[in-house]
Amino acid sequence: MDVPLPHLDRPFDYLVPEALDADARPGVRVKVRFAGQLVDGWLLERAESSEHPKLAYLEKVVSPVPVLSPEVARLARAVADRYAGSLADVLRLAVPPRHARAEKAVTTDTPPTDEPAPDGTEPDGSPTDGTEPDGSPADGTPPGGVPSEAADAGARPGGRAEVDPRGWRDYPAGPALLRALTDGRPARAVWSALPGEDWADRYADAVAATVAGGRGAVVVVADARDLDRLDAALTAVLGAGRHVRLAAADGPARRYRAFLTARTGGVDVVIGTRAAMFAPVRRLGLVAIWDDGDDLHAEPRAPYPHARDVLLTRAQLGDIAAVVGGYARTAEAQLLVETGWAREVVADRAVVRARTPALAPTGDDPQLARDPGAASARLPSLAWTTARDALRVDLPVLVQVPRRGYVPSVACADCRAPARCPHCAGPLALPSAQGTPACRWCGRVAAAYACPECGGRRLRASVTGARRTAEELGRAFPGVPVRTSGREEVLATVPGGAGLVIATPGAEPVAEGGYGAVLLLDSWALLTRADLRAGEEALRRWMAAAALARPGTAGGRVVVVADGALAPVQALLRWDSAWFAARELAERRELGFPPAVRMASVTGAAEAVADLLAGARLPGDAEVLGPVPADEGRERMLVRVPRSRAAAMAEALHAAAGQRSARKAADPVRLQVDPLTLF
DNA sequence: ATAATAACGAGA
DNA sequence: CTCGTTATTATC
Repeated sequence: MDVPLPHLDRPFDYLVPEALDADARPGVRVKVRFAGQLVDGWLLERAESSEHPKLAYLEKVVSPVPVLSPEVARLARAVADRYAGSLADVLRLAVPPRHARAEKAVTTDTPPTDEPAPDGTEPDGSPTDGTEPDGSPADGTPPGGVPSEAADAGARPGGRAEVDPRGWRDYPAGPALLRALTDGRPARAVWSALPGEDWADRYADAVAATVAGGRGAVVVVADARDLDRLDAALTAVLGAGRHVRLAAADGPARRYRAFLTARTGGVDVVIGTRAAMFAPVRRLGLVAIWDDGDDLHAEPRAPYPHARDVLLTRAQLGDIAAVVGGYARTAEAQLLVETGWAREVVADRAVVRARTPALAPTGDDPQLARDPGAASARLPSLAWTTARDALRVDLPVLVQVPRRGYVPSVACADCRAPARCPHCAGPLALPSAQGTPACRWCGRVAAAYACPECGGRRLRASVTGARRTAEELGRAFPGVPVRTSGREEVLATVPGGAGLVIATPGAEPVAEGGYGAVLLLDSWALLTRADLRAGEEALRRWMAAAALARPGTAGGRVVVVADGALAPVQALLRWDSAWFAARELAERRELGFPPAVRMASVTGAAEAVADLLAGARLPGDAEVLGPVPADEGRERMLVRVPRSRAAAMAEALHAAAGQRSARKAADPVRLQVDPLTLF
């Protein structure tokens, strides 16, 4: 039933009239009369009998195409359960809106077929069965089933096309991973890509290996630029017409067309942004995600599932291989490694050293800069000379600057110490360019601010935007072409010669042959954000930019304007995000933060939140934290449980939301499991 | 939303 | 005990 009310989140039985018998197959969209009105729904299964005494008839089959495959239906239920949401909400994300013309075009040739899925045999501890494996990580990431892909390579049936494993040779476990994919074994990998790695080519190899074994694949990336890159790499390896791309940004018609092509078995490989995480693929053998730390992977619509978790749940439900890859490793990926659910695929230290650009930190101290050019660009001396040297030998230079407004706080204009509230030490912000600074936490106006470090009285915006940086750098290096890549215009590539590229994080173009120098500016702005993931996020962004530099042996240099003693900076300098992720995860265990525990946030009007929590039969060891104020006068409570109680917590919250909706409680409450931001 | 049903209380 | 009103609950 396509209604979002939590208390109606269950199947309803209807009679199928003779005339609709042929079309009324599982997976089709239907219309039924429900409580007097016509509502949309999904035909989940046909049955001989019903418990219900008086059944109504199915009103209409919207289209005979069974767009919802059994595998995706099962996945959607599991995702709804994990996120305390309704099946209807998940299906809205999983099946794109119907587009009649596209449907006509695709379905004239091939009718969809449903493979005999590994049905009935629910995997142990799976999210759908409601039981929690003792002491194990919670749903979506259960233990067991750790593949020993190196052990039984002999089991591979002969005669299959072998995929060239050379690209994966730099990672000792890489070739075995490809073999496992071809053999159809459910290998689970957390992959740390080397700097300079062409990740799209590696994913194309992995997909090709899966296809060679007669299985299909789903690969999810964060944005359109990554998708274009993967698209090109796959076309090069598989040839045209073997895969489709699925992205909301491609428009409803193209999206539905791609969806149907996959659903009808026209292709076995789907790549896309997070819209593709539910893509129906026959004989699915591999799910993969690139750069799982990118917050674009978090779905902003209820029930707010994260692409990584959806794909891992999918892998778990279907004995499907999974690859979680990135230059940097998230705490979530680290948890997969530490629980033994996944194996790490990493290069040996010697190889890492050989591929890494020369990395150096430098204090953010423009007053030390003797070079007049550096001073005018407010660049630390080392950053300036590094850029100059690269330009001299005709190599491009990448400068990463945080987005304007990314951190709206202010700092002392003289010593750059962050301006903090004298009362509560919260961050000060300027409401307008000429306004008086005020605290973002307690709201007090700091009219007569004096810097506690140096006594300075002038303030400056802490982060300079890309455009201004571009102007200033252009003056510092006269005659050098300057390009910018950011919000309005994102460049995919730049040519190899001398030139300056100013980019905001995530918009760094790939340079032909690699950058001679990469400068990471204003980095403390990333680090001082009041966010659980500030350190992880900073490292992720630095690594993504630094990975575009040439290796140190080929003259590539990276300068990060930050204190070299800080952990994320250390991790960058040593190119060791596994170390940082382990540290991060240990810290979150200590503090009781995700992913070490499972959290849910309940947001809404104060009474509504209290009402829901009062009605929720939470597990005994659940902690309820808060309230903290949220925007628009609402408040937010957090519920925390051990991972082994995650399913019980989600169920309790969903049931409580159901009670509220059943008695038509007016003010809405938003439930979010593992919300991206906690504060 | 709306109808069926359970619960309740007043009046006979 | 019945009827009428109101609260509750299910909606195939």
